[in-house]
Amino acid sequence: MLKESTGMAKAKEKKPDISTEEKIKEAARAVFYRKGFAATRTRDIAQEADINLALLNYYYRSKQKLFEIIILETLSHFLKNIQIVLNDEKTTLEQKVQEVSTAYIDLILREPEIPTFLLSEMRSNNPTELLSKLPARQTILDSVFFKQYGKAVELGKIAEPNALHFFFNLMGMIVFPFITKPMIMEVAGLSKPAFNQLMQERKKLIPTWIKAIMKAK
Amino acid sequence: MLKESTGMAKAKEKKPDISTEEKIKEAARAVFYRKGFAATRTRDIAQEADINLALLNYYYRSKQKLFEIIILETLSHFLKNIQIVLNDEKTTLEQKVQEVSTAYIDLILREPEIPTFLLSEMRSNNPTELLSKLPARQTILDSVFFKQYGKAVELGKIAEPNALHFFFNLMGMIVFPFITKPMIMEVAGLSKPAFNQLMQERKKLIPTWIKAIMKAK
DNA sequence: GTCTATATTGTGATAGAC
DNA sequence: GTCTATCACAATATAGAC
Repeated sequence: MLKESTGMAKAKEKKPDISTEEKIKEAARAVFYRKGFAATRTRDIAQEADINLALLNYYYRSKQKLFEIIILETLSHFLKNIQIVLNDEKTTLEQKVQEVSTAYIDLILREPEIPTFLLSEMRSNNPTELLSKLPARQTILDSVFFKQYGKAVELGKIAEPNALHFFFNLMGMIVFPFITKPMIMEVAGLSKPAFNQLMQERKKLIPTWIKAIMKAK
Repeated sequence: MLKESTGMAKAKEKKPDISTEEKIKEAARAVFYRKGFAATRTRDIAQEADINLALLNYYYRSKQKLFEIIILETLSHFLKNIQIVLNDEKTTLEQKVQEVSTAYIDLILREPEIPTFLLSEMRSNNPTELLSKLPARQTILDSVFFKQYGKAVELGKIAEPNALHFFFNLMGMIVFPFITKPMIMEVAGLSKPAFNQLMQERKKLIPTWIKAIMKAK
């Protein structure tokens, strides 16, 4: 009832490779990622999509509705990416750390604005409502990864019993540099390639650091 | 020329304990911290300060000017806090890690909205211009702390030669949990006291983790 | 489906009385 | 210094022609 079509023409119009509906959504994604919901003007989106402002409301009804689609897609995208790795029955804990580090750093290098976007918008929007629409809890907490962690603690292979600390450390090491990038590049006088080079290095370094932390007492 | 006074009356008015000027600034701080610049309405600030909207412009000229005061004060506050610790000639590297962890976690527990506020606003506002008004570079990069780090690397006591990696790890461990708090509390089903308890634990844990990382090869 | 107006409300800022 | 009233424009959304 919300979407009357998925970009299919009714009659005489020939469709281009990318439908107008899709074009608007991708433009909205770009602007929302860059500026956040409150600072985004629907006119910015229309301009970015190279379409008329009225079309935005024709396809998506309102700025708010369009935004909800984007943020849910983004969250889902992020969860799916980690879900596959965390639930692989065939890999060890340490292999998973390696794979998560690599997968997420590559992912964020491709779309560097996502972490700040998500974290900023989670402040104002209701996280409870948003996350209830996604399998967040199962993906993370009931994953093979967390079960393996519990087992490793029992076997005395990991000192810290609370897996949340571990999760904070791993994700913090991966994500934190990206969200402080604007500040760090300025303060440390870092160029964009130099920053990216550092992130490439971290793909290999984080697993060794995490390994060291596991044994720390 | 910007501030015509600091809350001093010209003549007949008696001043209350907290001046109107100060009241507006603190209200602005609260609302900006909670919602960010773009989502904040000057009317919200006036209501929070329990004053008339016109007074905001009387004292601070514009929303933008008021915001700049707040964000600069906040950045400065954050830098000052770390500056003292990082430049203590009498403490070792490991002691500094301990002190930074404790000081910052306590600071953020008192004002939990600051990290997300700063990181969000640094995206839209020009970091270069903001940071040029503060001694950010000297505070961090030219600190005793970073000199000690360099020396420790020379002596083979630290495996990773790039201090930036070290800095990312330390600050990430401290700050990251706070910026993901809304999401984590929801996904992990954590109460506010339980979250705070975790952060208390991290004051002691982070230094042991960092020590382990230093030696990791 | 796409455009040009335009309605309508929101929002920063000021004028002017007290 | 503080208030009420209001201006001027920005911004979302819709009506209606094509």
